[in-house]
Amino acid sequence: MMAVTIKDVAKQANVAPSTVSRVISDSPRISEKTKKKVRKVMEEMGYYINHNARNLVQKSTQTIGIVMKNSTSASLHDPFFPEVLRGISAYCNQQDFNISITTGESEEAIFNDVVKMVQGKRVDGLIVSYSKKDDKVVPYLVDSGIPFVVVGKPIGKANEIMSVDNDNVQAAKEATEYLIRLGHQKIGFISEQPDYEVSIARLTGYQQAMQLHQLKPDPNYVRHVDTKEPMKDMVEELVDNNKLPTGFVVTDDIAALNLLLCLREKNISVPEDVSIISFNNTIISKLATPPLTSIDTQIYQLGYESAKCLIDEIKTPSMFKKTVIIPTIIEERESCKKIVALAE
Amino acid sequence: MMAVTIKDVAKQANVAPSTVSRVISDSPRISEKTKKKVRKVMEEMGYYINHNARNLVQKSTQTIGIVMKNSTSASLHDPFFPEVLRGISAYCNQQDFNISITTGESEEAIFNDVVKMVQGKRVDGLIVSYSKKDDKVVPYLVDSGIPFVVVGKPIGKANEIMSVDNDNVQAAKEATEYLIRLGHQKIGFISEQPDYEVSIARLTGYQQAMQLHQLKPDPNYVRHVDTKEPMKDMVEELVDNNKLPTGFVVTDDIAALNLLLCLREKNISVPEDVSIISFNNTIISKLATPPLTSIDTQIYQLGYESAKCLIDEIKTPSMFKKTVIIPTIIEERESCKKIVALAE
DNA sequence: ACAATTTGCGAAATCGTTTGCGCAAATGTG
DNA sequence: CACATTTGCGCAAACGATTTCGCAAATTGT
Repeated sequence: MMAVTIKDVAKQANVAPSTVSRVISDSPRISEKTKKKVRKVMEEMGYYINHNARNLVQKSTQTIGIVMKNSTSASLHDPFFPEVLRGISAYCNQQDFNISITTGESEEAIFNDVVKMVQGKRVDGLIVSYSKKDDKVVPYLVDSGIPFVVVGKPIGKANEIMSVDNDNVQAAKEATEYLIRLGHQKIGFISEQPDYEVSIARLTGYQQAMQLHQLKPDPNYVRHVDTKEPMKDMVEELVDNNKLPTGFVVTDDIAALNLLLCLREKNISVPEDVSIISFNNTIISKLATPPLTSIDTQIYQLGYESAKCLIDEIKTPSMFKKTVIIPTIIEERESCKKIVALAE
Repeated sequence: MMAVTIKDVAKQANVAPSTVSRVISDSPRISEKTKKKVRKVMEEMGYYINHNARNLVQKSTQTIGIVMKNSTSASLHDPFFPEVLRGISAYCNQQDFNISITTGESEEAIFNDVVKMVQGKRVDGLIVSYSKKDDKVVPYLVDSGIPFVVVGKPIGKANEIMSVDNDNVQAAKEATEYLIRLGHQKIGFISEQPDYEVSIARLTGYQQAMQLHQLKPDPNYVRHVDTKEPMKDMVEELVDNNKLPTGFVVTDDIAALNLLLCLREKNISVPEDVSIISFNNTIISKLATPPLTSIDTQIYQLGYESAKCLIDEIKTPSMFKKTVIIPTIIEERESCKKIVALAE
């Protein structure tokens, strides 16, 4: 079942292939009459453009690549990626762009996927969905010259790299101050992988808030914990040494869910005994028991805006690389409680 | 920065472009000596193949399309899709295939994405990640003739459609019997969207188990509930009328989490007062409070196998359309409790 | 009515590959 | 040594679009 090409249409409509092409792109140099005629024939014959052919000559693909972080780890368990994907999708769909995602499992494999994408001209631009220390992808992209945007605060010279991000230090500061305002003084900070920029920024925000309010961030209280067991060990250690904070800032809903569980196992109730404020406001925070107060980072928007930046840049390259900041909103639910300062 | 083409390499290496092409595909008709020479030049000049050009002549794209279900709804909140995506990715990466996903938000938009993909020859095959009543995509694909596989039990003539699925009726039956074996008699069934095949199959399994054990499935007990509020209303209604079952089989971890929350709000504890068994065994079931006993449907495998089926079919089309069943495993955790039969 | 524009369309080159065919040199056969 | 085969590679035609250039017809101006 041979597909119908532009030539077939041309023949059928008694015009030249070039005319058909111009009709497709709605060129003003073609009369309405011929346009109508040609379009009718296209319709009748069931013509669909062959993108490979078009892309070949136009040297563009109308597709953007998305590089995920190491997918073997939590990347895809975590509702973050899907949600940013959803935002990206939405804008791409509007603009008739396609999406191609990396499939690699290891960092090395992902890097190779990326160079294949750009060297093989499979994409017009990329979205890097994370920002991480010692990552090879971003440096490669900057000197490849291809348009790209990173979701998160890029490591290195920011003005050469487009990015869309939250103000994570501010957000974490607010989260911490929220707890402080409720009377908490012993506040813990839990994040997942410490080599991602988000973790660092949020830690900074936490520290700033603590300092600002003359609270010493006990080093015992800041932890990087990424799976179930370490979390369990941590709370056990903390309660056994009688050092359990009264509040926790947790950089991720999944980790918060985990914390909730571990606390429950030690018969510590939230929010009665300890308060928790988390990040991302995914469906998990809504449905946790109790529902979690969470900083909404507007992940969907993050995705949407990054796609917008990228596609803008692809369509009309600009001199300076902008960076857009998506505001965060604190969504209050039931995991935080005011405490009355007893001693101290 | 003009990319280096096969011709450039040819010139530099003093051979014809066709020779370079044959070196790339490692044709046996080229001597080892020239192969070495050419490869060296390719390396030096930094040659990368242009896929558009190759695809144009080969009429293949080495990419598969993935059609998601309506993403505005829960699709991407739910860890299911990401996890099957991860499985698909893994196999695609092995086989050096690319992935392109639909971006549409509405069913109509998704359908259009699909026809664009196939008519525009952007993909060699598709994976439909759901199976749903009255869906236009699958029928379109069957008569387009393009290879595709559906994740789930296809509606309609199964032997014309490749699919990979769990035995969902069996799985639901086992889940229900698990509860029955623990002594439960009043068992509820909660699923999300009733128009998806999974829901139907699991409902059937539930009903079979009930019948088999001479338990009447009170119509009050089978519910389709897809967001927070309806769930809340449901449990309120049930407890107010004193009709709360002692056990629930819930077709999805997210819904189970939701149920957990609603029960908690009414001060009903799990598993003391009611037992819950859910499906999918995502990270959520591990981290819920209490951790949920869940039927592991091996979502990753589902994705992996579907990619395998599809790519096999693409590479060497076969006469008959196979369907593969991924076994389910019940993962016991803490959400189910044996009950002593009191009255009856 | 004739030159000057403008409008509408076609011819052909091009994008970077693959591939069928053919030709020369190298090898094998008797 | 003459002839048949095989081996190694180049030529040129696709693949299906876009785009530059130019030519004829239609329109305008005087």
